[in-house]
Amino acid sequence: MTPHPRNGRAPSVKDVAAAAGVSLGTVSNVLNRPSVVSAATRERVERAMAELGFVRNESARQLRAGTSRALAYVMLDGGNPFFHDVAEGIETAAEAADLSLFVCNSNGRSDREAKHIDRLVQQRVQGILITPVDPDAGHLTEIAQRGIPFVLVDRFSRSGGHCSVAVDDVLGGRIAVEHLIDRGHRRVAFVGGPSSIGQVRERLQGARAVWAEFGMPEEDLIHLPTEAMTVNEGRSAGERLAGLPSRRRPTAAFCANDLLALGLLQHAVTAGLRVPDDLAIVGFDDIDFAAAAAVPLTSVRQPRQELGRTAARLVLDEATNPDHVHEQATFVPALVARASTGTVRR
Amino acid sequence: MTPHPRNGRAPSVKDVAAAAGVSLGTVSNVLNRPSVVSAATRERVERAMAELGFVRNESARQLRAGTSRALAYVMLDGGNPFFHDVAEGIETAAEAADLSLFVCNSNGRSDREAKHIDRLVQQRVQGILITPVDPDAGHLTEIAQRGIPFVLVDRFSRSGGHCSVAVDDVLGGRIAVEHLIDRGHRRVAFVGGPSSIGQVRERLQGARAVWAEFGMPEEDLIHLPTEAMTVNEGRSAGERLAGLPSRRRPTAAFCANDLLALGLLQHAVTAGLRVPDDLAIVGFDDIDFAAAAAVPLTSVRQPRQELGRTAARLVLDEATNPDHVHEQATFVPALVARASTGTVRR
DNA sequence: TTGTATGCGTTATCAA
DNA sequence: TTGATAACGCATACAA
Repeated sequence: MTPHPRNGRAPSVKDVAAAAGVSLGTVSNVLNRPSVVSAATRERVERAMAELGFVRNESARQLRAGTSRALAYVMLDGGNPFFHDVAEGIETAAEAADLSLFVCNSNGRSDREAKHIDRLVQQRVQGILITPVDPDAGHLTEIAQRGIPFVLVDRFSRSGGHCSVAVDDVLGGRIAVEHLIDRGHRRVAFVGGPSSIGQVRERLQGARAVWAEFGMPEEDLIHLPTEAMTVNEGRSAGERLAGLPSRRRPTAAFCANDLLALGLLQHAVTAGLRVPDDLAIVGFDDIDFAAAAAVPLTSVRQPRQELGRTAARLVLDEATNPDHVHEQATFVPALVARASTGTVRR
Repeated sequence: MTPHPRNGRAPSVKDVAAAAGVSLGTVSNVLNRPSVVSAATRERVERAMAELGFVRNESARQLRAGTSRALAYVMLDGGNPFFHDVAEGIETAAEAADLSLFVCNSNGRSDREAKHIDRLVQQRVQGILITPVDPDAGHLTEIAQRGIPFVLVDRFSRSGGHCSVAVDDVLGGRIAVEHLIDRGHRRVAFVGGPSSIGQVRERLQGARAVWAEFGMPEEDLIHLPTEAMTVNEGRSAGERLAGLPSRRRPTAAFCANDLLALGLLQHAVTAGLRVPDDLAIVGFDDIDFAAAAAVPLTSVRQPRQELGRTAARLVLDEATNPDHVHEQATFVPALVARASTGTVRR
């Protein structure tokens, strides 16, 4: 490839045609229907393309085609590895469909989310996958009204007005707390918040349900609310937990996600508590850092990559299949038991 | 906004013009030079735009403009939070310049990297920021030959043929080991690899230099090579470390990044070693999970966001400033001391 | 098998 | 202040 920057502009099909001594249409044929062009000309054109360092201009293709060849995923929290695993699943599926994937990060801020969406609509992406700050926000319904295929990721669609993929969070809560009861715990903390997050509510709901089914007194499942699902908040929940009078102090904690659990674990270790002997901990999501913790964390596993792949499949179906019907895909979470809940008590 | 999907296609300036009863040029003026348009017509046009739900078509703009309004960052390892923090710094700068940012992940694979670059060239991005699998790979020089501004991130440009941003890794190695010597350690392990990674070599080089300067015997700085910079490899290094005869066994380890350090920490705790009393640990990068570890990790801090911001600044300068000269920006790493090296020995 | 002509949506130039 | 027109690069329908 020789650098032929004709006037700073990248070479176009026209330039290739001129260099190869053929018409523009023939060059286009070489690119899109190589079989209809004779071997000799094809080779000549290909040589010219290599010579000039020709690269298709995607915006021109896209303008012509009327649609881009890209999907987008707007994730909620780039600092949480969970979302990157989901993104990887999406990318796998996008790749398979020969589509690009734009990954955006709203970082929990509605304004950033809206801005990203604006851009994506301008880009005419084929579909938008999103884990929204607020599933009921106006700009989401706008996407749908625009006729852009879109799928809620890791959130349920209450209305059924669009596709969604998520795990059964109530079940996830049940599994976690049943495991703790099984391990002999009779006083348990639920760490998580804010309650405006549907998943927090549902995981707590599942926890309470199974707690009641086992005939445990309601007041022995203590909710330690947090302001966010972060390591920091997990630490601060640990402090509040330590501050409880010892007869009220839980012997185990179920955290609404792994970041909280890691923070809680850190506080416990710093405070000289043994995990799991003095305090057992269960997280949620099963991010890689859960297994990597000093005391490997028991966690409720979400099939992160599969969530992503399925979401991509659904959005592609909506984009290409005229008979598409919205679907709420639900996955079953699974407990992954590790050292942080290792022993049976007594 | 009423859904007016004329034939499935999104409304164009032409549609807006028709709806507002003006010419297409006037609509364009409303969009790009609102001041030249009378208030009355402007309002009429704006109403029509709202009515139809008009959104500019970015590919058409881009085709017209000849260049996209986007930057791209191709990162090396999406599973390592370090790179996301860098990406966030880049995004901040891109945002300020009203550019979109495409974030890609090569995941350490050269073929994926090349594929991403192909796509980005087709998209005609304004510039490419990249932490490459191999800084000497052919597709990198191709980018430059194409005249696309590009910057190496977290890697040095040996040749000086392009911009780069990185920290002084030799210095980073010095700082880390000096800290350990300071804490009274006389046998130290360097955990990291493969040596094909320049940073591993340089961090080790710095470690050795300061080790020698303090008059310590060469054989007491033990290199435990790893096959990658991952938590798993850190764990396996821990096993090898534990297998050393006790008179040879280091009392401290300097890991070439935080993932290795977290893995090593986990192994140590599992094996019943006290950190830092039996084994002190220093990491590199200072990712958030380092501070969040059960035993908070001492780490050599890279100014991650600033690396990103600077890289973006450089690529934008190359893209817009005709007098641009390539620049190798070097940042100074800083030690962040935490509990994992907490005590002075003896 | 190859060439010619047209339009995608936008912006800018020029004329009215 | 507004309108008509051309051009960006590509893909395709159709003509040769």
